[in-house]
Amino acid sequence: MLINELSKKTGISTHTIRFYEKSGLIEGKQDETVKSNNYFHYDDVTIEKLEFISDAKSVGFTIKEIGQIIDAWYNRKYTKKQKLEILDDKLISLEQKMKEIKEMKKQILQFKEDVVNDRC
Amino acid sequence: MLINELSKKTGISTHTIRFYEKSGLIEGKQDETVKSNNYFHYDDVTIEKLEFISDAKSVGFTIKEIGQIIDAWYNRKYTKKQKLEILDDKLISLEQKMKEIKEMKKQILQFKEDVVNDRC
DNA sequence: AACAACATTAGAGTATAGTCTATAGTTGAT
DNA sequence: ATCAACTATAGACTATACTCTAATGTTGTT
Repeated sequence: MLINELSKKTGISTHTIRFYEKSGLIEGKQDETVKSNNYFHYDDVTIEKLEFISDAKSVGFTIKEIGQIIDAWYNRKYTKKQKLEILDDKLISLEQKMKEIKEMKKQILQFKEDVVNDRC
Repeated sequence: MLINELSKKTGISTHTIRFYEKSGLIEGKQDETVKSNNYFHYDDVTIEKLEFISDAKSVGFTIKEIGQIIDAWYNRKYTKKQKLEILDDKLISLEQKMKEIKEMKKQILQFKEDVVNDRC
């Protein structure tokens, strides 16, 4: 599929898709047999990747981190051991985020109590 | 205390403290009786606030959101009801973040399995 | 052939959150 | 009095992650 279809299927603008492509997160390929244009073609894996990118951005991963994860999954540039290291590293960082969110919840609940009891 | 002491006690640079002050998150006050300078003085509540700001940034809250929370706690510009609304809103957003992180954890665990079983 | 709707590239512009530099004045110890 | 170490303000600069504009070419329908 071309970029417009990809954009419609993922809800991500063509501009942003191109930005992600420049950033190395996704990759379209050009049809060598067609010489009249240099249009990029995208497959279903790219849809998967873009959906993953959206989710990963939500949890606070940077483009760079997302790139690492995608490479650990979809790419051949790492050994099995390296891939597992990267993924484990991200799991640890998720645990850390989780802990911080739980702390923040406690803190805000405390703020609420203070408000209710006129302590501020 | 003056800004340098505040910086040392919180580990936040004077530049960043001034940035937070300009952003409305904290507020020092000048000593009216001293006319030779216009130095700002900060109290212990400011230390509390700066520590909160660091924590809140970690969980992904923006400066604007952090400002709202601080105002809901330390400020008189909202009614009790409004304060509770703001804090409840932030609690909901924390729950949402929590959910997203759990989903992402599942996803990365799946990636790990795929790597282990040579499915990528 | 004409036209809308698509495609590409390069590069400019925006928002957020700092981070740094320059300038100028103040304080406190020697 | 001098000097290091502080203080304030304004504004320039950086990184990240988009977002948009301009210029130019292609495709498919009428």
